[in-house]
Amino acid sequence: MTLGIVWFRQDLRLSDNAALHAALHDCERVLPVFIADDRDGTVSEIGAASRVWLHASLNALENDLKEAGSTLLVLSGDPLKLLPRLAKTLEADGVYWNRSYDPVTCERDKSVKEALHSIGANSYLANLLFEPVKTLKADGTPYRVFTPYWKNLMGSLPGEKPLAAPKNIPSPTPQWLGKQLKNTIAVDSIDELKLQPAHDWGEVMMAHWSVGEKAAQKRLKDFLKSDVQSYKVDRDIPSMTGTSMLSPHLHFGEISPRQIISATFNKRKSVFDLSPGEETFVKEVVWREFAHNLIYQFPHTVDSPLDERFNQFPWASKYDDSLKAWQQGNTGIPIVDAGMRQLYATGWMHNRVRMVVASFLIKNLLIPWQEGERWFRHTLVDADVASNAMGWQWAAGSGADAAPFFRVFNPVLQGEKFDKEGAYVRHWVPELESVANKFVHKPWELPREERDALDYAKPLVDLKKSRQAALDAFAEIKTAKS
DNA sequence: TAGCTCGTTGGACAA
DNA sequence: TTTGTCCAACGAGCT
Repeated sequence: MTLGIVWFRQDLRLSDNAALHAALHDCERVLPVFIADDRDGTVSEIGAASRVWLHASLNALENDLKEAGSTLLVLSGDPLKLLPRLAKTLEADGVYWNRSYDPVTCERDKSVKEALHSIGANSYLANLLFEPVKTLKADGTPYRVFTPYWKNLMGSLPGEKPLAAPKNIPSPTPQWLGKQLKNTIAVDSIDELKLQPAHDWGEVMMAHWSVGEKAAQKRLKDFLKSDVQSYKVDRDIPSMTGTSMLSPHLHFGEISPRQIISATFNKRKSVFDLSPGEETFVKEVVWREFAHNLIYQFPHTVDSPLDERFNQFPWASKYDDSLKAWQQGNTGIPIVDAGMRQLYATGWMHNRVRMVVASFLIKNLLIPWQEGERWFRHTLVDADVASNAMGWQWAAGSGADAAPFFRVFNPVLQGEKFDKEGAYVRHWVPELESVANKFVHKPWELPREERDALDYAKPLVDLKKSRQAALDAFAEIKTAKS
């Protein structure tokens, strides 16, 4: 009997899973494996919020595998040692996985592939629409600007149809597996990975979400049914559920970008046949693609600016207190605090507000964007190395296709424009419950008595002065050599 | 090759 | 209250 090992990583799904599909095609039996890797992005480096999601997602995957007549083998340690040992012990005929593109994973996978050369390592494209190494400009160099990138890829959409989930996954019996692995490899359970936090905040956070492949498919279906047509406008209103909320599902691979594109196109053949809402949504999926391309082509941009002039940027010299106030949602700027509190409570923040809080951290507080990137990585359930780095560098003006340096978001105007009635701000900052609309985004302008009665932080900085300070700081590096 | 256009998400200020 | 203009200038991408 031939045996294929399928190594699950950031592709916690059965449908449109190229590696699983190939293993089932090649081998008589298939063994699904998850390895909690202590060294890298798989487990130890990821943030607390993502760990909680991963815990739930692994449970969902295990259930789905059971329904298909299989199991999930959970191990922890170094895949570079574990996979060859496992393959040898079980006399496997091949190891299968879907590729990821961040620098740490790329490096590790290369070594794993070498270590498995005598057994056979097979990797597949399944977590992106297009292979980054093939998506280049006519002159062979990578894209740095989104619009030409989009124009290039647009014609290739929707592309191939996603693969259906296998109904039956013939697998080794637990008894046989236990016998083979006895005294050679220690098997864990999902609970033993200790992904759950010691306190109960994880439960509170997860009350906002449904996790797993089935939940992801339902979310997509609901979004396409009710929200996608008004997406172009509603996605900018933080108090509405105008966005797809698919980001954490995509991050853990509970759903594939191909499935999203295919369902959105729904038998239509070209981008030109889509409605404005649908096209904007598809574009967002391609932005994710762009982020993964950038991280693959410029791996150092995970924590260093793409525009090297920013290495000389005169950041604030001491910022412990202001960073803490930002993280805890106590800056005294309503929309910033609302966003930061939403993030901490739910593991997610509305995209419009992400831009506002990022601009505030970088340009009003002059705190290095890497600090914000780190906090987002720790607290977001959708924390994704590629998207996070691209987003923060975009806000800082140091990345690909970045906002110009003089573009500083004014949190008051952003609030008044996108949260007119103050519904979002009042929801997350209940101290402002009774403040009139006129002042809800700038409570410091309230009449003295009313302002003093308010139990809410005074603004950390003067918006006008700090904006000017940022412009002056940017002027310093403008002419610096890149 | 040279020249042209354009760049996801904005704000301040003047009229 | 709304609307137009400027902010600074560079390099990516295209013809």
